[in-house]
Amino acid sequence: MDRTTPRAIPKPSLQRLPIYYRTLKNALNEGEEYISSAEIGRRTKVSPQNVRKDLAFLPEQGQAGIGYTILALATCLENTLGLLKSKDAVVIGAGNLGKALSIYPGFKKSGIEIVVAFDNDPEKIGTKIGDVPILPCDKISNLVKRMKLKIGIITTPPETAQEMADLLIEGGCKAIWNFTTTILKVPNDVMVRNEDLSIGIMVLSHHIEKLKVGLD
Amino acid sequence: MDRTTPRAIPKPSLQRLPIYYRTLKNALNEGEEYISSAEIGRRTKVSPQNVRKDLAFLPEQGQAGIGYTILALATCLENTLGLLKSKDAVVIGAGNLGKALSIYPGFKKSGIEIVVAFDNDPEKIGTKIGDVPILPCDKISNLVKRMKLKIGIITTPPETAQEMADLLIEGGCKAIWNFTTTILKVPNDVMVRNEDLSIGIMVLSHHIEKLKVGLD
DNA sequence: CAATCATTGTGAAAATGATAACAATTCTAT
DNA sequence: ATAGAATTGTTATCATTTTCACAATGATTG
Repeated sequence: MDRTTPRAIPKPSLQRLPIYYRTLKNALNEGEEYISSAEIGRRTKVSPQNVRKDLAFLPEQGQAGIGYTILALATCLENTLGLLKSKDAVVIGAGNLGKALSIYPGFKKSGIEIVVAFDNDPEKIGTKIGDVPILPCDKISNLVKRMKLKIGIITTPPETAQEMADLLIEGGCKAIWNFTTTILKVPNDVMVRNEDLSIGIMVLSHHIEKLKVGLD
Repeated sequence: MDRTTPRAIPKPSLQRLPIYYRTLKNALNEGEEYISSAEIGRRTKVSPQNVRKDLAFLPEQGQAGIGYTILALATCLENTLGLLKSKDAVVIGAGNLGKALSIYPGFKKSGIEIVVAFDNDPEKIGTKIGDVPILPCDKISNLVKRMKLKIGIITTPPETAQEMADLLIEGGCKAIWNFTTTILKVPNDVMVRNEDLSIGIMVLSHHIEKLKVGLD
């Protein structure tokens, strides 16, 4: 396969890359230098063939008989995933979930920093979540434009989610992480990643229901 | 197809059922009585054929020329997803995410109630998150067993996640919602749903990186 | 009441994704 | 050196999921 020209990575593969990346970092910490697809697979519960297929989308190659150079592969993933570039983002909705995300330590590892949160509650406006100031929602579009922000995270009630998305897009935002149950309408060049927790809840509920009914 | 014997619903279909369910509730609120697969598809961004295929896993049928009876289909989904049965659950880890989930309003709609949270921080033990008391983690196994709890939600740091999962399983827990980056080892009869937010972060990051490189 | 329209359920086809299999490559050990 | 073990990249196969296409069904209308 031609590995010089990067091509679009299919969604299932793309979603596994962060898991591989974390595995590589762990292996590095354990003092390893090389790692095989079998070992990556063992640690991630992915078949070794599938690991190799996924990694074939990256420019970095393994060596037959040896495996992958962990450091090189990790660096390659950092580039592909853009982890080292610093990227500012905003959170919309300063409820419990919005607050939790505003100070979620996991963002730093990917170079993402939450620079501001928005909410329309007068009690919250002007206060801070950690270091993150809370501004009123009518400032979204302007501020996103002025700061050239590309990432917005929506945690509002579902009724206002579309409106908030429109404001983000108006400001030039290209990636939206949607924690609401609303299905957002956005232009083609804007990515939406839905993280609808209530789906998870209902899938769990279904599993428990099945247990009781005795299916499997 | 034989619709009298319920059979296992494939994962992709199962994940869409909650979305259909919400759509049906919305349509009911708007005073509709019937809905077509085309309309469900329009609202959920799923193709009408796919909607029909998914709904074919349920005992409830539509009527050619008319569509589906919203109320009947919603009720059917409530049964399939077990939404009306009350189910208690526990949250492990009373950090920001654990706190947010402990009082997340979305659980009620699925009949799930968070009855207790666990944490090992002496400052937190004995306090409450809303109505949810915080207990030390060494009580997990006993309490899960005593209350016959089936659902556990893990929001601890990754290092302790496996240990917490083991305690839940020891107590008889059959469904784990894992918000950590740890890949859990569990027996076959225990369902794990991973909700690794850092994957979402890195996928967003990748999208922004692609924009800059000029790919698509 | 026949013709038309909307709509379902489903079998076939296409697309996508995962697994299997194996030649080619590189290390290790004798 | 050579044999054997480990491991990759890739092609072929298999499985799953989605889309297509259409007969069948029930409502509506002139």
